[in-house]
Amino acid sequence: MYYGAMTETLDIQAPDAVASAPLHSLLGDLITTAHRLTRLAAHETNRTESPATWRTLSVLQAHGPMRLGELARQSRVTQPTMTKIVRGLDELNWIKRIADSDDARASLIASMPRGEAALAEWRETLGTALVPFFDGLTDDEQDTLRRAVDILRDRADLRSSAPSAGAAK
Amino acid sequence: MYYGAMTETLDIQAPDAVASAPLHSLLGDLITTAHRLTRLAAHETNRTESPATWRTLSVLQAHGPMRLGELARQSRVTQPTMTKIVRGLDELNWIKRIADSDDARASLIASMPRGEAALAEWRETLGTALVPFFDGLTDDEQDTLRRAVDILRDRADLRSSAPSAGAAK
DNA sequence: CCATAATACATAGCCAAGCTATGTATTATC
DNA sequence: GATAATACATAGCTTGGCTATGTATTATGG
Repeated sequence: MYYGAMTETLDIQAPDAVASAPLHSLLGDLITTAHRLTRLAAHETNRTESPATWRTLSVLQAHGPMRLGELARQSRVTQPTMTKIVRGLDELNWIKRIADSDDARASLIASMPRGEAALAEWRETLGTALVPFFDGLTDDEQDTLRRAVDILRDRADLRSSAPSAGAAK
Repeated sequence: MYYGAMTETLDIQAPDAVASAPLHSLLGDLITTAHRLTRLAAHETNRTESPATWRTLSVLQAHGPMRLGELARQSRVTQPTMTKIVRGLDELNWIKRIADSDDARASLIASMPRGEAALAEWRETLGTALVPFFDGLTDDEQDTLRRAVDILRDRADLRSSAPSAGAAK
């Protein structure tokens, strides 16, 4: 646990680090900001139903039905965690499990109409709650955000990126 | 709980909604993506120390010492939650409490050097873990992200924005 | 073709981080 | 100086993470 002497940028690093230093720093800010936004949303809508629910439904809606394990990987949570979330969604009848005829161990998780409806409703609520915070946005700024979201969504998706640490093992 | 018929955009809304519809939709995507990014970060770094810790330290670093209540508001959590987080940080000696001579009920929360060091270290780890995901970014894309983060950070900050639902009461 | 390994999910049990409701000390107010 | 308001702490609950492990199914090697 080192400390002391951290004025701005770090100078001594591996070669190639010079070029990626701003990216490094950007990523730190990005994640911190992302977390604050998530809190902002939860706080302002103060719904009890949990962010994880919406995140999961969003993934399902974006990518269509998939197996529980795949859903876990896409959501960057472990399989047991996803089992729990899916059980909750199942009890609400927001998703259904479609048996896989080829593999009796697995089933496809598919969102149900009322799950999609609930998600849409939540997004509405969210929009209404957050609009005040983004009130004076110029068209240009709004455009920047739109493009940023598209970039990030793409990068956060599984297929493109390295699986890495947590997922494996 | 309504369901059925949600093909893309909603048409019937209050006046003025037409103009803000894309913003609504943008915000939905934004929050979902933000949450996925937070998970991505947690998953890839698989540190145990919890996002809330870093978020709190970041707020402290950005705005300087402040009272616990203020810190809670900035972080968009309730006061008891912040009490818990601060206790944890205190035990680690990552923050200290500075008694307020004018008001014996309150004290200022200030980050300690080793707290700042830990935060910096985490940001390093984070950068290293996430760089692979953002590998082929063009300069233009990186610039877009930078600008987006700046906009969002500003909007998520307290002073500018409406306090609203959760905080009040 | 059967035994073993690998896979897909479920279960159990733990902890962190949210929340509401309530308590306790201090400060402000009439 | 009593009452109200404020700032934080405590208690107790829920959710959403995690690891470790169990159970059923499928794949594989001799």
